[in-house]
Amino acid sequence: MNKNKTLKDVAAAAGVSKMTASRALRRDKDVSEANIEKVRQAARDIGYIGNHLAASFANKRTDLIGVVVPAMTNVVFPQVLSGVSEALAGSGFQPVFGVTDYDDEKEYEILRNMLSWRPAGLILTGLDQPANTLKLLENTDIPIVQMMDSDGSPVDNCVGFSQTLAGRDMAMAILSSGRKRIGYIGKKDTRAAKRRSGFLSALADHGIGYHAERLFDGPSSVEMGRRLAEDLITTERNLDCIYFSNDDLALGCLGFCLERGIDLPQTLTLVGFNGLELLNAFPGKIATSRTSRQEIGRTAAEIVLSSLELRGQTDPKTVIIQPEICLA
Amino acid sequence: MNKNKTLKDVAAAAGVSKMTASRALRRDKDVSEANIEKVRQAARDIGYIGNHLAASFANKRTDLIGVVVPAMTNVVFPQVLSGVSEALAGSGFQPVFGVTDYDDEKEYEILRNMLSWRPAGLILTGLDQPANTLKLLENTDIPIVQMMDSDGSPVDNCVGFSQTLAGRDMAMAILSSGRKRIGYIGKKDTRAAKRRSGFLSALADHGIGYHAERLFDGPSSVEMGRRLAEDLITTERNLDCIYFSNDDLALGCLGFCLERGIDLPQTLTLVGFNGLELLNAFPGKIATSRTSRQEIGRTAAEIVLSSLELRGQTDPKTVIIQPEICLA
DNA sequence: ACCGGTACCGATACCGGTATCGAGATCAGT
DNA sequence: ACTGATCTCGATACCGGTATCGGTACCGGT
Repeated sequence: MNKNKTLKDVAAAAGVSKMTASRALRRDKDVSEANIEKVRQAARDIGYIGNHLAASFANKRTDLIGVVVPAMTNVVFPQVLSGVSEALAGSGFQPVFGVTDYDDEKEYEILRNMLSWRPAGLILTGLDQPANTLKLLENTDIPIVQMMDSDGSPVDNCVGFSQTLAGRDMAMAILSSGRKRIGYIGKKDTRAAKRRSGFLSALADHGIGYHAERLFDGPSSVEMGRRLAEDLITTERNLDCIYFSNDDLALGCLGFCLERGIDLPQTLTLVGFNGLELLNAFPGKIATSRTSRQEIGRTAAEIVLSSLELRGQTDPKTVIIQPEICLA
Repeated sequence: MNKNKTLKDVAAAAGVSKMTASRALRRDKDVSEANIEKVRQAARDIGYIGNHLAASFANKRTDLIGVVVPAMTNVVFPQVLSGVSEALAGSGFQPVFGVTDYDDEKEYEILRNMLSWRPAGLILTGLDQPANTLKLLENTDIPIVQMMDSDGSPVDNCVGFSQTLAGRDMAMAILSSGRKRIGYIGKKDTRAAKRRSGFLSALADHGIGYHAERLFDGPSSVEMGRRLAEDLITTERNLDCIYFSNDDLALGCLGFCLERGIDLPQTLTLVGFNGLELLNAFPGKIATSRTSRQEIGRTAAEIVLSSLELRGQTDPKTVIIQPEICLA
């Protein structure tokens, strides 16, 4: 048990000053090769582990990048985080994740907490933070990236796509395939709602609306999709298409349809959102908008990094990463 | 832009000493109600955000709990993290996640880095860390929990189940349902390998082995499952069961079978692992071992917390959370 | 009036690193 | 040999909080 080894111990073991030890371990300049080797060996010998806390404190800056997502239980976000991690790997910066559970209050608290660690940058989800959160963000001068949405005005940088337009585009694709009696099943979430209304607006342009819909609160799941779809299908006759707020829900419906022998996509077209890799196992069964979650995460991280490199001498960037429509 | 507000600024604004301000903000004792209100108001007024870095540094401890998982792209781990977050919420401790990509070297680096932040506790995945990593862990005196496996000797605490036994149990269930010509498709991963060999050992007890198998490296995916299953099924005739190292792979095969009209589970039994909620959309199609990821994460976090509360006066705990076998 | 106890406050000394700066040694050029 | 530049090193002063401890004010009891 090597308890509380400090730099001083390393320095003593190497027979140099604390300062030289510090420089040697950081490969800073003003140290001789001989001492670098001596100090590193000494550190290894006594099992020294640097104190990031003290170092960051002394430096007045950290290598932390705060990343805030609404949930972990929806594959989409872990994939985004994966992209962030990937882009940050080897950069010397480290992501720190926070989960809001779609709760504004919780998001505010998480951000306050993150900021109290003085992160070098911040990546968050969505553009529709409430006023108090926005004030928090505006009072800071670190690079910030908001992801997954571009319908609104970003605090700083932005990576994603227009949720409204995504819904709209899908509606137009569906309409041009001749579908007319359309149902909707979706989560009551900001971004899902934007897609819904985008979809709806395109339908309205053709003089139609949702034939029926089911909205729900809380986390979306395959089971929820199956349940609501069953309800919708058995209640409302003659639907020829159901738009789901994501692929998970659509997949639940797929299970139901396979069981009932409903012919997909001829009799009924299922439309999801996200383009989960999962769907590749069921080719042609579910139409979807394929979003590039990893790429969005990666891009967000890259923007933070470049912004950091240029020390804020850079204008806010907005990068659109269009979803790709995949019809059934 | 309120840059670099410090406690001294708050103290000045409130007309008290730095120390009183510190106490007021932390609701420490030895402060009058009047001053608490005055200080908090002042802090709000000038937009003060505490410096966790300095605070943690000053009292030589953090409220960080390091959590290390091999991947984010496999739903299982985000669910574990979700359980950890849940258990930690309101405890005053905060999880910090790290992803190893199933890479020992990377895991070592991540742990070194985490330890340099002096976390209060550590939660990691698996029991089979290499020697250098183990040394790192043994040289520390914070509570450690290893998750998701119990085949081996934990460094400290342990939450999970025997991977070997899980494979064995499933094999026995499959055998007793009369299956005989069994194939295996799986990832070359420590825990998957344990399940494979457990499964195999049970088969061996009945004088049979894998009729054929396909192993692969890298991340498992639905597509990989579909591809390998297609290969296995078309190459090897008369298989009556395929054991997959997880549900994702099995699901890929499900898609293939549905397409080819292979009658599940009569003609062919698919056996996965994890019990993803996803499978509920396809009842009776895939047998699986349902593991409680959230509960494992939650329990791991709870063990760390109680261990912290009792200040290390507690013996290492091992909690087994048995997977539940769900036949098709 | 005196005393001990309690509540509250602030000066001071750290925590473990790093930035800074001045000093000594070494070296090249004249 | 002298000058100036370069390299290497260590003493010192912080970074922004918190622990500690001594001091003051006020209280109730005798």
